[in-house]
Amino acid sequence: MRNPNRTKLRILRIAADEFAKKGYDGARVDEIVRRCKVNKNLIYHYFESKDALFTAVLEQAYTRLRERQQSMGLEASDPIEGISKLAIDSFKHWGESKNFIAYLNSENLFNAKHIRKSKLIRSTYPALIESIRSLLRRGEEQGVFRSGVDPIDLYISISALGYHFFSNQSTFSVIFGKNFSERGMIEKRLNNVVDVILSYLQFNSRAARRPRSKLHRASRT
Amino acid sequence: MRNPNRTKLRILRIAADEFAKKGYDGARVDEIVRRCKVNKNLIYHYFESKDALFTAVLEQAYTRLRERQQSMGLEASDPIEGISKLAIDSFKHWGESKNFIAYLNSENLFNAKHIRKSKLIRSTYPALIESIRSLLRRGEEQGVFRSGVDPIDLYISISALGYHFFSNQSTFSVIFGKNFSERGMIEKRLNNVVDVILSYLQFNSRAARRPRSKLHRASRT
Amino acid sequence: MRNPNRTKLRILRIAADEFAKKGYDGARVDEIVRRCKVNKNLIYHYFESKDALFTAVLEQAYTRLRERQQSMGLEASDPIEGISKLAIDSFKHWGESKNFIAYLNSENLFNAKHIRKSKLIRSTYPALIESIRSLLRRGEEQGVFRSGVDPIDLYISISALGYHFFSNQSTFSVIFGKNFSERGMIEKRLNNVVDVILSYLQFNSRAARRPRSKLHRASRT
Amino acid sequence: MRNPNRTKLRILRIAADEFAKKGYDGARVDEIVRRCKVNKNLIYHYFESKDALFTAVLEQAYTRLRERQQSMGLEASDPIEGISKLAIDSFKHWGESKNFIAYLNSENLFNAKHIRKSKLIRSTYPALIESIRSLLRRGEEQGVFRSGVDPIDLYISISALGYHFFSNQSTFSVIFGKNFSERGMIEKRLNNVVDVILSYLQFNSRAARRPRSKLHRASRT
DNA sequence: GATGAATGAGGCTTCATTCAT
DNA sequence: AATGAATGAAGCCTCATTCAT
Repeated sequence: MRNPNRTKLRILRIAADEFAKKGYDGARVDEIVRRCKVNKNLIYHYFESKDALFTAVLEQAYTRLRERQQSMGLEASDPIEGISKLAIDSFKHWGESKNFIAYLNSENLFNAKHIRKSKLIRSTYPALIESIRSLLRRGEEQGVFRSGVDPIDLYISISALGYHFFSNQSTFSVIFGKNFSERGMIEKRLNNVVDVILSYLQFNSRAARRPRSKLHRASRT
Repeated sequence: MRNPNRTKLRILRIAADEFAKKGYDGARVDEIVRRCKVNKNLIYHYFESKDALFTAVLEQAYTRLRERQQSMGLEASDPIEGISKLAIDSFKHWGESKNFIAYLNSENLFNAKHIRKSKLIRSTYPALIESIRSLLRRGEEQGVFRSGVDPIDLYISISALGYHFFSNQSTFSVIFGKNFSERGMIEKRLNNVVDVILSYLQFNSRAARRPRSKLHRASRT
Repeated sequence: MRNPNRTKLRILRIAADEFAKKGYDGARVDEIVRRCKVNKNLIYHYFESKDALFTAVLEQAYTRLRERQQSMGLEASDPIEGISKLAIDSFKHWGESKNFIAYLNSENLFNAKHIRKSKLIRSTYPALIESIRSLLRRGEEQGVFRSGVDPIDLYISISALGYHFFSNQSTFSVIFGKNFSERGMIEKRLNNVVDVILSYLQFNSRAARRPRSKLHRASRT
Repeated sequence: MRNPNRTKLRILRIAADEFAKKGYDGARVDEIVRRCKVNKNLIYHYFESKDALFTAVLEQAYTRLRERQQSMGLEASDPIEGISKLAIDSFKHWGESKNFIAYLNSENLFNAKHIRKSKLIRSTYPALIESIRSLLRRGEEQGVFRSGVDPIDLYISISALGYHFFSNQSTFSVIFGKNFSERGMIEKRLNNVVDVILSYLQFNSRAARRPRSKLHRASRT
């Protein structure tokens, strides 16, 4: 009957949902208790406090993200294919774990209070960034990517294009009067995101489209 | 001394700050009272409830955004210049009013509960989207922009690249071990954002960079 | 119907009783609420916390003690009479406000945590000590008191003889199998206390009782 | 490694410390568990409950006190020497086991709830009181002590003068602005305590100091 | 015998809001 | 118009103790 590990995981799972749906401040320990059907104190037995519980939720989410990143196999990829894969996977990741978006929004409100303390979380990104750097270098060597692209900046752009879309689905739906949760909308967005990223990397300013008749300046820098 | 309107504005200003710093759930009416040095009932006199107060804050933020959009003069611009201006201004807007980001994050958590009710807010975007559509059309006609770009989607991309950066400054700083609030970082990011957007619009897949020696496929679909 | 001041005093009165009966840790805010028939939050409206409430109770008790001390008129008294009065009043004070004893016991457990912060409380004793010093000086000048008595030490002795008796009434009753709360016991104790104090002050070691036949040393230093 | 008795004693020792430092209500079973590094059930195995554990602590303290009393050898002493010895030892006992003071303060708060049940504790005092009675009788016969002194009352006075000092060290230090834990202060106090007690016993009201010039009444009734 | 998971009751405190003056 | 007293519901957390393995 007793299964400590399962109980702990159940708490974590339901807490993850509660924090995602209501944010850190809106989440209710009592609600987690109610849904877990565990004694309230058990939560404090396993996790020291609401803060610690949230940190555990965050760490779990990051752990999954990291596993996902590691299994992508960017190292071996052809540059364009690799970046595509990354952009697609990043987009899908945000779409599939909107929870994560909610956690991050909470976390940013609190100035990264919880993440800051977690060594595990801080160690999630370096490997990915190195993969991207390698892809960029190879792309540049092969002449298919522009040079001078910062991998962190690129990662942020990739993230941004997906994250923002999913994070703001509700407000966008209201503001633009369309339903941004529809399958079609999402797929269209995914294509555009990949397009934006690859265009940026492949764009050759000298070969750029030019005004048909009169010459304008094509660059704005 | 008594100036009803000024008092109301003071409440609104301080509430805006409180909601931005703590999120909807974290914000405290009592704290607003304390900082405003007004009587608590006055808040309930001017703004029915915490919800209504937050709605008022949101509306004020949207009103300012709309004014900003209207004064940009995109209509008359050259397409590339216009989009640049839009991207730059959007980026700066997010950077200058991070409050707004916090409101939107709260709002998205609650499924756009407050925005949904506000007619004023829903009417903010149409004009802007039309401006973008016009810029895109002109750019296409002039042969400088690709065709088939959806203005809403483009707007979302533009927003995303700035919003995400500012929204996640704290977590990025922790995760990547750099200070993303530094002036230099922000300027660099702005350049990249504009570059990404213009590259996307100007990119000509047929004229794309190609692998130096062996021919690879250049498209990624 | 509303009477803020009375409400506040009612809370204070009942809190005083609760803290006295159960000690700081044993006292229950909920019990105070129940007995006061006020809303729980009202307690926090007037007194910031349980700690602050206890501090308020302590300050009230000290204020009363100080008033009592000031109205004794030790200054004008004949030395023996003055010290008698002081001993009697001190004894009666402990007997009448056993609450105070409980507060002090709590306070000593917490290393004077609350008293330490209260300026009011720290300023209670100086005047009294000066009165005692004056009495001792006059008694010495008149040749009725021994010399070299430290007023603080004397005050502690006076306090001790009463405080200890009342503080330990329960345990003494059990240990010695007598009821130490009886009127007769208390009066007898009072007489003894005064006797002890005055004997100490008046005792002349050279005039001391000496062994009837053989000479023993009378001092033990 | 397993040594049931030693474990039990360790629990008792640490519990004694915990109860002394925090009082009964403030003491935490979990804290004792933590510090003992024993399983929580073991505490409940050896000592039925927190109450029973406290009773055990009390009994241990009383047992030690009784042993101390028995080894003093008051029976054989010269009266003055005997009382001195008793006063000194009592004072030192309170000074050395301030724990005991804390237990008694807790106990008095609860109306001697635990002591009341313990036969062992109730049997601690009779022998001592008989020793005092004998000393007083002998002193009286020898003409060095006043007559009519009640041994229990005397014992209470002796106790009081030391107990009160140590029990209130913290509050006295704050109130009088001196450090009452200093070695010098303690020694001075000890001398005074013995002086007070012996003066009281030896004082001869007829031989009392009298006003130098004018005759005042020497009695204070 | 030994471990720590599990419990239920209750602890202090806080919240948005309304009421009496 | 303005003040702050008052409310009820809930929030997070902790306690001594017991149960299952």
